[in-house]
Parts: sequence; structure tokens; C-alpha cells
Amino acid sequence: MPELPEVQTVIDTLKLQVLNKAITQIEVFYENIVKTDLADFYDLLPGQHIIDIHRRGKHIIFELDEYYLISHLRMEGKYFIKDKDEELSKHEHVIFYFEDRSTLRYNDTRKFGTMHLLTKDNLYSKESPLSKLGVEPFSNDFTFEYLKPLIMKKTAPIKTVLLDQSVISGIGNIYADEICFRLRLHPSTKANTLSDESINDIIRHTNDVLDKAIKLGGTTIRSYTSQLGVTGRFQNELDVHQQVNKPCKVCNTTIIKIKVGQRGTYLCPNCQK
DNA sequence: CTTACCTCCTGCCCGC
DNA sequence: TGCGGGCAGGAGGTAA
Repeated sequence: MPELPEVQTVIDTLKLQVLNKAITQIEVFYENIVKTDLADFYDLLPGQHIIDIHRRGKHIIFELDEYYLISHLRMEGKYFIKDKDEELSKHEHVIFYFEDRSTLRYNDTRKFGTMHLLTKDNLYSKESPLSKLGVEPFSNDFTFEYLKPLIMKKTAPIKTVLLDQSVISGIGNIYADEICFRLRLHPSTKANTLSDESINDIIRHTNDVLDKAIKLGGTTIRSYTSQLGVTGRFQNELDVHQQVNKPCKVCNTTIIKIKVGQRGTYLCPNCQK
């Protein structure tokens, strides 16, 4: 499941391969991926160049001449670069053709991913998936003063708040578990009971764990052949996520798996009370 | 305003 | 062997 570090890794690789290319044609094989008008997708994309690729939370933002194409990979979305003559593979749902015979192919086994095509002045408009996103973890706005009031008004488990994209954008299930472990807090702890120290720790640990994951190319939990940009190594650094029945690296207690807010959650029952 | 539950979809794992 | 059932999971939607 691509979270902020995996998305950043994909972007870094994509930029090396498709920057400045001109789109000549589009094919959409599974229409539900495209959340804005499908006819616009076919009509407006040909002729556009990929000027730059950015990220906001877990969203990839392709900057084109006149539009932004926003792509969310959700669970299993991946991009591949292939020659235009390579045959369509089973889970390819969108193909971008470039003038040089290469193609960018969106592959998504579970078809959960989304794409939005927006004019440039609509990037943060009401219909944009970016409109409700909270602070970017690496920005200067991710401060105690920002976070404390949001945390204090929530009775939900702290892990649920970490996953709330309108509070902090970019954290998913893997890093939420890892952050809770580093906080030495049980993921079910009610957010509004956190100390000021814990709130400061969230900022520090979120930055540390995401930064380290990016440096290692993200986390690859299900090893697919060659997902563009993601052959991460952070899975070797996971303290609790997917570590059920393994010993805690700190205290040797067996890692357990529970449900928090309907989500599979891993923790050390000794370190995280 | 919450929060619980459903939906989207496929692959995988289990039991029979 | 193969089939059915259950499960996982980001985020948006809806019901309560």
C-alpha cells in the first residue's frame, strides 16, 4: 500500500522517465478509475507535456501545460514504462502514449486507484481530491501549534487520527503502526488524552520514520516484479507492522495484531500501554 | 459534530 | 482438484 514514502519514490523514478514528454493519445480500459469527465480525459490530454511531477499527501500530481492530473494509487496502483507495442497486461487500466513510442501504463490489481483531471486554477477547488488534505509532514506548518488543537478535540484512537488525511497527509497503515510504536503509545489511546510531550513526539517521529523510509526507497510488503520506483528496503526496518509473533526489538515481548478503527494494527503489548 | 458500517475489487488462504 | 467463504484495505459515502 503506497504511502507518502512509496509515492515519493515512484515520483522520483517517474521524473527520470517521462519528464517533458508529450502525450499523443490516451486509452482507458476501466472507466471507474477516472473520476472527472471521461470525455475530457480523451479530449484534453493529447498534446499536453508532462512539465513536472509533484506530490501532495499520497497523491501524485502530474503538472501538464494546462492541467493537473492527480493520481492516487490507493492499495495497489503502480506505473510501468513500456514500448507501445507491448501487449496489454491483465491489470493495466490506463495507458498514456508518448510521441517517442514509449507508454506510461497505470496498473492496479484491485482497481481502487483514482485519477482526476483539473484545470490549473482548480487544483484546490471543491472537486479536487486535494481540497481537504491536512498538513504536509515535511512542511514548516507541521508544528505543535497546528497539531495540538486538532488532537485535543478528538476522542478517536490516536492511530485513527494519524490515518486521518485531513489532519496529517501521507500516513497510512504501515507508518501509523510504526509511529505509535516509537511513541510508546497503545494505538487505541484516545487522542485527547495525549500529553504535550507526546504531541511533540508525533511530529518528530513522523518526520523521522517517513524520512528514513524515503531514504530506503519505501516499504515493499508484497514483492511484485518491478513496480516502477518501488523496490523499497524499509520493510527490513519495520518494528511492529506485519511483525506478528516476532519478538519486540526493544523488550522481546511477542508482537500482537489487533483491530483499531476497523484496521489491522500491530503493536508490542509491553512497550505500548 | 461524531462513529460505525458499507462500498469499490481481486488475490489469497482456509476448510471441506 | 476445486469451490465457496472470509478477509484485507484508502477513502468516500451514508446512516444513526
